[in-house]
Formats: sequence, structure tokens, C-alpha cells
Amino acid sequence: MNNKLNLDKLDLQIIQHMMEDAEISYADLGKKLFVSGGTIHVRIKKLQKDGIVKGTKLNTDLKLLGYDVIAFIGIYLKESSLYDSVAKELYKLKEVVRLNYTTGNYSMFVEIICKDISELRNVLHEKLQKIKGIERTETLISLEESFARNVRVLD
Amino acid sequence: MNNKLNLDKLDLQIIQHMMEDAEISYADLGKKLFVSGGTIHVRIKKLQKDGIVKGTKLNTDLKLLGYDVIAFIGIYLKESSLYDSVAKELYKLKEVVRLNYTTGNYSMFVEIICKDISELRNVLHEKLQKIKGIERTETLISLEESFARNVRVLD
DNA sequence: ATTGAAAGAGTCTCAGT
DNA sequence: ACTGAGACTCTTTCAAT
Repeated sequence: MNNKLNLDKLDLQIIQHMMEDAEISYADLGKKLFVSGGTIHVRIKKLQKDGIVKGTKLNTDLKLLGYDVIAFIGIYLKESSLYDSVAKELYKLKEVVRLNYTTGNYSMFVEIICKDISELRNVLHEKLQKIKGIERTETLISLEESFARNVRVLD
Repeated sequence: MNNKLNLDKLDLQIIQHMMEDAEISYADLGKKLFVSGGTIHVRIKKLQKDGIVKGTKLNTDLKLLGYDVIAFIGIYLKESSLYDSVAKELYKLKEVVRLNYTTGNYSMFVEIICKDISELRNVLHEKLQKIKGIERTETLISLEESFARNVRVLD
């Protein structure tokens, strides 16, 4: 099956379109998908009720907002049992926008967004290294984000 | 300065709020920020005109949509001059949702979202390894996404 | 720049199919 | 389950400040 709930092609088409642009009106989206605006409305309400659609988010240009640096940090823990306490500390750092518990080289994998390299250095040396339980870190600085897009739910 | 354009506190408050929830009405957001709905409207139009606000996106629950696996792949290139041609091939793979050109261990760093581990195996062994210019890859599988959030543009 | 009100456009509900 | 129309709400424009 294509998904855990029983979504049909129309549901997926709605999701696919609105993942890129949630501003389109139900009437206009209905025209594109050859159904009425009312049908789009009913489908979206159902998707919201089921928890599949959680809302909409503003899409901004981070560089224009002054955030020039994206970095990925692999974290080695002293013991893997320290995950939860380290995660709690990482959550407090506003520059840390994402945390994953990973297999492979690192125990934890973090994404950091900040304004410039000096701010990144501050986060790495002043903030991260002071968290108890972190043995060492490895930093990948993004020199360029070639692309970032959503999953494609239709072929 | 806080940013490259001259954004005041109200602009940042609007952005901060709508990055989490873009569905709020101008009137309601105005009430929260102690200005009229008309002012919110004017500010958002200016932010759009300046390219800071690029639109809104549907926020979905990927697990409920059947996408259970997030993986990060570090890619070693045979020569760094192959970046562009490899990037073009990676873009064609729908499972690859993000590509960064990075300093550090790897030349390229990729995020993959797919439905299950067998699909990930297929992407890694059938698709990635066939791209000319890739020497080898290192995979981090996310066992859990502890959090994922936006940058905080206000203190 | 901000406001408030009127006009226009979109969402939501519901009876009919 | 889909449709279309009416009620309601939100966005957009604009004259006044």
C-alpha cells in the first residue's frame, strides 16, 4: 500500500500541490484537479482530522534574513545512555534547529543555522563543548545548499 | 545589524509567528501584536515584495504519509570538479530531498526520505552507486528525529 | 506608517444528487 | 462522495490621519 491510511490519488495530488504552495484557493486547486472547490475543502478537512495535514508554515529566504551559515554536526557521546540529557541541552540552543538520533559514525546528528561563521564558532566552542556527555564533535559546514525540497508523494 | 534589510521588531514578530503557523488571520495576528490587521497586511506585502517571504507550505506528518526513513549520506567524490554533474544526477532521484556542498569529511552531503529500509537500500545500492564520480558513501540512518524547528529570529 | 471601513475573494456549511 | 449556492470570514484597497 502507498500509505498507512487509505489516501487516494486526489488526496495525494492535493498534498503534493500544497506542499509547494499552500496559498492556492480551493476553487483554483479544484480546477487544476478537475473537482469542485467543495471537494477540495472536504478532503483537506479530512486530512487535518487524520493528522496528516498539520497546518501551514511561512516559507522565508534565510539568507535575506541574515542567516548565512548552515552546518551539520556529528556528535560522539561518552555513553549512549546520555542521549536524553544531551538532547535536552541541545534543544535549549536556539541555533540548533534539528536533532536526529542516528546509526553510523555518530550518536547524534545536529543541524545548526546561524548568522555568520563567528556565531557558529561561538556555538561550537562555547555552547556545545560545555554540554556534559559530549565527547567530541565533527563539523560539516555547508558552502552551498544546492537544493532542498519536499518528498514527492506521487510519481 | 540584525539582518540585511531594515526589518523592525514587528516584521520579525510577524515572521516568527507565521513560520510556525501561517494560517492565522491578519486581524488575529494584529491583536496579538497590538496593531491593526491592515498593518499586518502592509508588512507582509512588503516582506513578499522584498523576497523575504516566499509563500506558505503545507506542513504534513511524513510518518502518517508512509515515509518512515530519514537518512543522511556523506558522499566522497573522485574529483571535486565532478560536483555539478553528480548534483544533477542526485536531483533526479526523488528520494533525495536535500543536497549541500560541504567542507569537512565529505564533499557532498545528502538527505534522503523514503518509505522503508528496503527502499533506502535500493536508493543506496541501485541508484547512488551508479552515479559516475561518486567514490564511496557513508550512511547515517535516523532512528528518531528528536526535534526539527525553524530558526528563531527574535530573542 | 497606521487605521478602519467598504469591496472583493475565499472558506465553510448544507441540502440535493 | 461530489456539487453548487448561500452565509460567513478574511484579504485587499483606499481615504483619512
